Amino acid sequence: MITEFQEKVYRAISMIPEGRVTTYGAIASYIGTGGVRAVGRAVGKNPYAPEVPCHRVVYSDARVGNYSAQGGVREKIRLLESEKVKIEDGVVLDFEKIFFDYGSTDMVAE
DNA sequence: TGCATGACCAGAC
DNA sequence: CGTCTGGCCATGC
Repeated sequence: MITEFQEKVYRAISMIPEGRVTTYGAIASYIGTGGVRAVGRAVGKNPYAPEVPCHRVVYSDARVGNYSAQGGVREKIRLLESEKVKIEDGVVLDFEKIFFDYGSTDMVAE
């Protein structure tokens, strides 16, 4: 059962380009509804599995956060690194540079 | 219908 | 600067 809320989260994450990351807070702010907890919960349930680049979603502190999919956080970091995202000790480097802000796009995906 | 919890976040101490 | 607390809202039991 996919709720409308989860669908919004799914689309928000899908529009994240390669080599970029965003935060749960940014997603929550973008879709306008729910708090970061709701977003985290929705993604955490991982209804879309690898269909969605959920590994590009990190903490606002630049920390990679958690990962429910196969491999866990360890795999999440590996995926990000394979997309040119530098990670050190569970923290995203150049976080401010590669941060994907939903308010700074042309909104073409929408 | 109500309580507890979660891939979080920000403020207080 | 590390740790704790409260709050956010959707979900599950």
